[in-house]
Amino acid sequence: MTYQISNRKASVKTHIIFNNTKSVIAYAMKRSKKNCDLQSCSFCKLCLREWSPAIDVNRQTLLVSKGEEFITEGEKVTGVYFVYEGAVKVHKKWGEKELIVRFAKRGDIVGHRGLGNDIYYPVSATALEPSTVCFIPIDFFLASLKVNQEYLFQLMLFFADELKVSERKMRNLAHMPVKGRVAQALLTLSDKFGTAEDGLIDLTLSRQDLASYTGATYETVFRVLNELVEEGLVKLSGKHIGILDIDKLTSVTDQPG
Amino acid sequence: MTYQISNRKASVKTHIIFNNTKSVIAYAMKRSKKNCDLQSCSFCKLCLREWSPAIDVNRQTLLVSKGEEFITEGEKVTGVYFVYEGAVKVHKKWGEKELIVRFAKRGDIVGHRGLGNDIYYPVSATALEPSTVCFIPIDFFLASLKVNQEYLFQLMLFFADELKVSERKMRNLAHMPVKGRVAQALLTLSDKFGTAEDGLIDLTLSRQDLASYTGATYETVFRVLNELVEEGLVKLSGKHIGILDIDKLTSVTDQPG
DNA sequence: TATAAAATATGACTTATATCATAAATATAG
DNA sequence: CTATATTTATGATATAAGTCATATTTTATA
Repeated sequence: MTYQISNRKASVKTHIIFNNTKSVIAYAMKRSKKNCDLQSCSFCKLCLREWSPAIDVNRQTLLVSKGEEFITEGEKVTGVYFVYEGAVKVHKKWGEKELIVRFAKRGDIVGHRGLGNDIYYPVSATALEPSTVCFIPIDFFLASLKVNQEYLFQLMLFFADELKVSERKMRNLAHMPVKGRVAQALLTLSDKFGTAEDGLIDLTLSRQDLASYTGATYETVFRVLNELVEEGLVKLSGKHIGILDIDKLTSVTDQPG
Repeated sequence: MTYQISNRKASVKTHIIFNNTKSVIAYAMKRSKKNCDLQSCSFCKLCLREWSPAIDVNRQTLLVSKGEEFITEGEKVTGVYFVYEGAVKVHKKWGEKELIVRFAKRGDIVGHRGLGNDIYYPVSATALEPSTVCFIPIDFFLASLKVNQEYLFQLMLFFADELKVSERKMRNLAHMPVKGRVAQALLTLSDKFGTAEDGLIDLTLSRQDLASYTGATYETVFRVLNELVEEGLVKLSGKHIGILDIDKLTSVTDQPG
């Protein structure tokens, strides 16, 4: 069994080269002492057992501090990342404005938009809290896909799902009012990140980020959120939001203008 | 080499069952006398040569009349389609309003959003002109993916690209003004469908469809289009539009409010 | 070819949402 | 533990884009 390791593309950035490995680490990020357990993400889980050592040699477990952007839109693709711990936002900008395209948590892949013909990341990725991510160089990842058909198949299905989600959101941005989009966002986030005992969504999110996620301005989201509180659908507690009436909140989702 | 044919899912709809095959045709569509040449779409091109006879047995070449919706959002997935001739819009609705998510022409796959965990089409597909499409039952398509790794890999890359395009459009809907979105739409369409000698984009598209594609109302698109004509960037000729100044039109694309 | 049905064209009016301004309250860093 | 930056809060105002109304032209179809 053969595979190739390459840091050609990766070395385009300013990197720290470790002399004990052929690996590469992006500038500001620190390497984590303890690596991931090789069974937290779909990649590790779905690749052949025999492939594990190869993954082990090629992966790099990195520490990303809160607010640190570890993928930058427009830069050359160096690899994909898997979130091992923490939470990440994937975002895209247009002029001054920003749109959060997706959130990622433990187990999720980030940077897979770097696959395909275009060799530049179409989005940025920033940690929302101190996070640990596992970096897989793109060439090794591609080699892995060739070897691990099952993972390739699942990755294809994952892309299909992502596309569906993306197009639904696209439609919402086009036609759903901000209030519905905020409601939808809260439902999605609650679903993805779960809630603590107090009913608050288990994600620390600034209002500005919620605004960027819903494709609206901070002020509008602020007002809409107040409405939802007055109507008794949600509760606010600092940077945390809780859903009080899931049914009514869901119904906000299909209210026209 | 084995593969399975199934019309289980397909038979949920009202269908015409041909007694000489195990195949299924969606209600209103007519079967074409002449089949496709088995080399016009990526599927036929990238599958193993040895797989061709299997494709031949399972595919169905169908005639779709103008305005006919051959995939309906929310219905059970029966298979994927490849456009052999004509042009198709892929759209999604929210209440009364509609958003065109993508256009497809000769060689393009349609209905691949039916892949993944959800067994219902998340979008509809409607022919914009009399078209010929090639239907591949979903079970056979999935079997093909298992057998044809190269096609699976390319399909995955295709999905990655689609996702990129989708997210860019998402961002545009969130932050770009209508004028920019119309400009962008015209550039995209010109790129995809090409232009005739007279410089007009080679696609017959109603203003309403252009509006649905840009996520705006008919009236707004109408006005914006007039502006673009007055500024000498585009010309109109019935249902056809031509780009007069590609550079200026491109620059409209990054003009904020 | 007549006749209904779409699609196009435009003006007048409304409204959802963005922008601007500015104060108060938290964070974060030195 | 102060200081500076960032996030939250909220009113006033502007405007892009949607809605409504209605005439005209084009395109299907009986």
